[in-house]
Formats: sequence, C-alpha cells, structure tokens
Amino acid sequence: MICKIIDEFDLEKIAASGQCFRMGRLENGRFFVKAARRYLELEQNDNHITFYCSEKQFQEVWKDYFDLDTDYRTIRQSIDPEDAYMQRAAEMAAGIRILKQDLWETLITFIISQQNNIPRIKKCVNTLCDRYGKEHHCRGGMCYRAFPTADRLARCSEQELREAGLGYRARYIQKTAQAVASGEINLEEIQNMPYEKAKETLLCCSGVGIKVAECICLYALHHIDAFPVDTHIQDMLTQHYPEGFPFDRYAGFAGILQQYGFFYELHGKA
DNA sequence: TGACAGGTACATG
DNA sequence: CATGTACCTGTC
Repeated sequence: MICKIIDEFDLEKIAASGQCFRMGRLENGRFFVKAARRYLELEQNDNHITFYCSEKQFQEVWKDYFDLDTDYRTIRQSIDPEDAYMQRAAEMAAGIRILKQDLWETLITFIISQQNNIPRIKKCVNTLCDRYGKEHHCRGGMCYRAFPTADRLARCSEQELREAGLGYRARYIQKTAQAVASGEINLEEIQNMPYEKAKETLLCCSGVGIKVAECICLYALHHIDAFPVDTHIQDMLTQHYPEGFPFDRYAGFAGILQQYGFFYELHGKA
C-alpha cells in the first residue's frame, strides 16, 4: 500500500458521479474500484489517500485512471465569477475527477445507461461481469470478475442478454459486441482519433447516439471538450443558460463543468 | 397507476 | 431534415 496527498479528490463523489458503475464503499469504510480487469481498494482521510497497490501499479494504472495530473482547483478558479450557477455547482461537486476508463467497458456501460437509472445500470453491469467476466484472484484470497470481453459478449444471443436484465438494449449490445469482435469497429483506432472523428466513429455502433458517444469521449477517451446532454443537463441549460451555454468561454474544459452541473442537478441542490 | 429513469432506432411528413 | 413513437424493467 502507498499513501498520496491529493487535492480536489473525493472518492464518495466520484463513486456517485455516474461515470463508473463498479465503484463503491466497503463495510470497513474503504472504497473499491473495478475497472476493466483491475481491482483496487483505497481509503480517504481528507487529502490523504491510501492506495492498496504497489507504487508501480499506481504509476502505471491509477494515476492515469483518476486523472491525477490535472489541476482541478485551477479549473474551478477559472469559472466566470459572473456565472453564479456554475460557481455553486462546482463548489458542491468539487473533488470529482473525469476518469479515464477502459473504452470497451465504457462503450457497453453507456449503452446500458440509456433510459435507465444508476442502481439498475450497476445491477446490469454486475450481472454481465458475474456471468461472462473472467475470474481473477487477489492476494488474500479475495476474488472478483473482470468486465467481459467483446469476444465473449459477441457469443451471447440476444435472448441470453435479455435474461441478464438488459431489456431492449440487449440487441444493441449484441450487435456492438459483434462489430468490435469482428474488427468492423476498431477500438484501438478510436483511441488515437481526435474528438470529432472518434465521436463520429462511435455513432456507427448500434445503441450509440450523440449523448452516449459524448459520454464515451469524455469518460474513456478524455476528450474534455465533449459535453453530453442528458435530461439533467438539458434542465440545467434551459433554466440557467437560456442564451446558450458559453462553450467559447469554457473551451478546453467544458466537459468538466458538464460533470459538475450533472452532479449538482442529480444530487440535490441543497 | 402511470410516468419516469443519464436515449436511440426507425418510421413518417 | 425535423418531429413522433416504441422500447425492457424496476420504482415511486
């Protein structure tokens, strides 16, 4: 285990931010994160964060995953002082990070997210992992399941996926898994594309529309100009930005502000 | 009880 | 191209 001092980092908020669906709190107060085929536990005391992994794994995996090289305090400070709504939202949501998640896992989980709520999204994702994910063992005997591969999901029938609780999204996931497994959609190429090109390519996947494509660009590819508009963000835009959101003013970090707004809209404005 | 939940595909005008 | 509608399923 290793300890780091990290500013603007809040595990509770990140777990509830709706970017990832396999992160949560354990009974002993620690948090766990399952990402692609990895598993991590961590603990927070103010800005002291304990990572239960090696320094090597922290450097190679988690530093990047949690976007620890980005200065979120400076970003918050660069919000327009006149923009009272965003000031409020960002203060309330401070500590959230834009994660850099596995592209394949993000693609599937955000197809699942459509017309869906967070508890059920989590349930669906866990069911997929339990049924089709490879089993891994940690030191200490604890075991967990990785997110299933495209090849594995491509071998599932639509009916099988429906029985995993996916509903009408089963067909989308079956087709998208097929497209990725066959190479028709090349995720490695998408990793290297600029934002607009990546978005356009993702839109070719069944079940991926503009909103989901932007979520994938933001939460997996780290294109922080991506700005997914869901029902909550639509409410925010209607109520607080009737003249239009100032994308020019916030160029280069609009996606982070979207995340602050989303969290603020979703988790009470008290 | 029906609307709604972090939308999308597909059919029309 | 813009608008309308069906769609799994659990929850309030």
